[in-house]
Amino acid sequence: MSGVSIATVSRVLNNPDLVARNTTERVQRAVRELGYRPNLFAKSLLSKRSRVIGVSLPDIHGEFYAELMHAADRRARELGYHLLVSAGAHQEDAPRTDNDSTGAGFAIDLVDGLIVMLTEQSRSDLEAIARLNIPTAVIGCDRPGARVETITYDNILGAEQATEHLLEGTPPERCYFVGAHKGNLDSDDRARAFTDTLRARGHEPDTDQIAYGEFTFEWGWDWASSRMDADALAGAAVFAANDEIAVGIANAARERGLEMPRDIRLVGFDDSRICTLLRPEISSVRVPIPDLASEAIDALVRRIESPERDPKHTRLATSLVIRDSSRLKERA
Amino acid sequence: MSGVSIATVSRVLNNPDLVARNTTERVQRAVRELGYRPNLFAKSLLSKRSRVIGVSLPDIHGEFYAELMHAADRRARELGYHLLVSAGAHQEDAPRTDNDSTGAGFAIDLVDGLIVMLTEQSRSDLEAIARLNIPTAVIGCDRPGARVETITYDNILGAEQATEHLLEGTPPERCYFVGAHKGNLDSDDRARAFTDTLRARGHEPDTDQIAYGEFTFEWGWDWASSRMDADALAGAAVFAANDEIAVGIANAARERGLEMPRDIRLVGFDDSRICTLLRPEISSVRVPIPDLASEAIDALVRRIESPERDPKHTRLATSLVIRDSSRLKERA
DNA sequence: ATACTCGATGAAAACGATTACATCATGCGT
DNA sequence: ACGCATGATGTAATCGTTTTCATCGAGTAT
Repeated sequence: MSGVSIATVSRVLNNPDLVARNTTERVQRAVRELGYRPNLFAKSLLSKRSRVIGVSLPDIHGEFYAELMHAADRRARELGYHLLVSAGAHQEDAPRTDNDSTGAGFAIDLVDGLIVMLTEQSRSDLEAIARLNIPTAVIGCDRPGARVETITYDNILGAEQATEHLLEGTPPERCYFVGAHKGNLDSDDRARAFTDTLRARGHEPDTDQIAYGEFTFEWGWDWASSRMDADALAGAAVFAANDEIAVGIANAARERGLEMPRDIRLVGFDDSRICTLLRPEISSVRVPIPDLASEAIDALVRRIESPERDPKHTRLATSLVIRDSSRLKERA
Repeated sequence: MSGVSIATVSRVLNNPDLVARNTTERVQRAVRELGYRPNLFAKSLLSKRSRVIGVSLPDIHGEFYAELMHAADRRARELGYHLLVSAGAHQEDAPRTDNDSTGAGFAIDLVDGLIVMLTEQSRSDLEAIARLNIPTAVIGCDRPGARVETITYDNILGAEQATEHLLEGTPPERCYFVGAHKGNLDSDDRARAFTDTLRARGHEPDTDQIAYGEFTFEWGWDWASSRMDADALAGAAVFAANDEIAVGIANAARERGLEMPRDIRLVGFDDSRICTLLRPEISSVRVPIPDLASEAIDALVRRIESPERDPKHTRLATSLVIRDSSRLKERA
C-alpha cells in the first residue's frame, strides 16, 4: 500500500467522494501500478451478490439457442452481469452436480437470478423453480402461477396472420396445419390460432387438416409424402409449426413435381436462416429473439435489484414475413 | 446446530472419515432438515477456486455455437464445473464491464480457466490471453506460443479428402475453391490444402481457381453468378470453405439450370444441418464439434487441477461425408 | 478561547466457510 | 496405576473485502 489503510482503498474504489482528492489520486496510482483487482469472491461473500445470471434452456434448435444467448449475453454485459449457462438442464440424462440440490440442473447458490425457457406443458418444472425462491424470469410460458417475470412471444398473433394470409388465396377446407406433439406450448398455441381463424371464417376444420408430429424435417417430409399418396396436395396451403417442418414439406412437394406457390402455398414459423437459403424462399412468422432475450434480462435484473416490485408479464409481437413460398400471384 | 461445532459440520461435509460415525449421522440429519447449503462464495474465497470455466467464442454461426456449448456444458457438468459465456467478446463494440480489466471481455477473476476459440490470424488476442496468466485452452489455433492447451480440428486432412474426391471425377483445371477472407485460419488452411493437393497432381492452380470472400450465402451466390456469366461452370467441381457458401453456390447453379452432381459437383465444410435439408443433399467435411468441446474442457480442467503439467496439443480428425451433390455416377 | 461540526481516515467486526492446532477422553502397554 | 498414542471435537486464525464506529484535526460560530 501507499501509506494508507485498506478501508480507504475500499472507499476510493466504491465511494470516491468520501475521500480527499489527493488521497484518491495517490491510491488510484498505486492501484494501477500494482495491477490490483478486488477479489470478487470476498465481495460476493459480503454482498450476497455475484452479478451472475443463470440461463436454463431446453434443447431448442441451434439458431434459436445461439441468437438468444448472444442477445442475452450482450444485454447482461451492458448491465454488468454475466451469464452462466445450463443447456438442456431439464433433460433427465443431464448429469447432476453437488451444488445442484434442487434438481434444476444448476449451481443455484452461484447466481443472483435465473432465466428459464419452457416449451412443454409441465407443472413439475414450474414447481421446482418456485421452490428455489430465487428471482426468476420465465420465457415462453405466461401462466406460471408463481411470482416470476414472464416474457412470451405472441404465437396466436403470428399464427392468425399466417392462417389469414393463406385463407386469402385458398379455401379453408384446403388449409392444413402441421404441428409438433401435443403438449408443446408453441405448437399448441399455433394449432389453436389456426383452428380459431378457420372457425371465424365459418369453417370447422376436419381432424384431417391438423396433424401432430415433431419439430423435425423428417416429420414434415413424412407428412407431405403420405398426403400426396392419398389425395395430392395440389392447391393446398400449409402452415407448418416451425421452419424445419416446412422445409421437409417443401422438399417432399418439389420431389413430386409440385411448385410453390403455384401448386402448394407454405408458411413456416421462426423465420430462421433456412427460410432465405431455399428457393423459393419460405414465408415464416418472425419471432423477435433478441428482444425476447434482452427483455428477459431486463426483467430479471429489475427483479434482482428491487424484489418488492410486482412481476411484469411481457408479450412480444410476432410478424408474418411473406416470401415466395406463399405469395399470391396477383400480388407479386 | 444440533449440539456440535461448525468445524465438525465442515468435516462431515468434506472429510466424513475424520468424524465419529454417529456424529456424522446426527449432523447429516440436521443438514437435511435445515436445508443447509454451504456458501459457495465463502468456499471460493478460501480455495481461490470457483469451479467455473469461462468460454469466449467469436461470432460463429448459430449451429456451431450451439453444438459446441451444449457439448462443453455437458462435459463441464460431468466434471463438476459450470460455464460462464462470453459470446463475441473479441468484438470491438462489445460493452465492457468493471471486472474486465484485461479487455478480454470477461470477468476473469470469477473463472478458474478460460476456453477461447480463435478464428482470425491476430497476435493481439493471443497476447491478451497470455497476459491473463490463467489456465487456458485455445480452440482452432495450434501455434499460440504461450503455455496453453490447444485443440484443433484437422482442416488440412478434411480439405485434402474433399479435393481428392473432386479430383477423382474432375480434371484439376476445372476445380475451384471458394473461401472466406484471407486471414481466417480455417479458410486459409483449407485453401492451402486445396492448392497443395492440386500441385501434388502436377497442376499449379490458376489464381482464378481460388476466390476469397466471406462465410456467407450471398458470397457463394455472387461467386457462382459471376462465374456463370463468364464461362459457364458446367463440368466444374467446387469446394466451398463452408456450407453457407456452398448453399449459395448450389442455389445460383440451380437457378441457371445446372444440376448437381451432373453439371456441377459441390462439397462444403462443417457438415451442418443444412446439408441434409437441401436436395440434392450436399457433401461436406464433418467437424467433430462435440469432441472438440469435450476435449477442450478435459484439457482445461486437467490444467486447472495440475498446472505443472506440460500443455497438450490435440488435433481432431475431420472426415468427408459424400452426398449426392458430388457423388460420381458410376459409384452411386 | 471554547465548543461544536464536519471531513478524512483508521481500527475492527462481519460475511461463511476451512484448517492448523489445542484439548480432551479413551484405551493401550508396561 | 501411569504415561502415551490415538481418535474425536472444539477454538481460533484465515481468506479479502465492506462498513460501522471511533478518532483526529481543522475550521467556524459564539
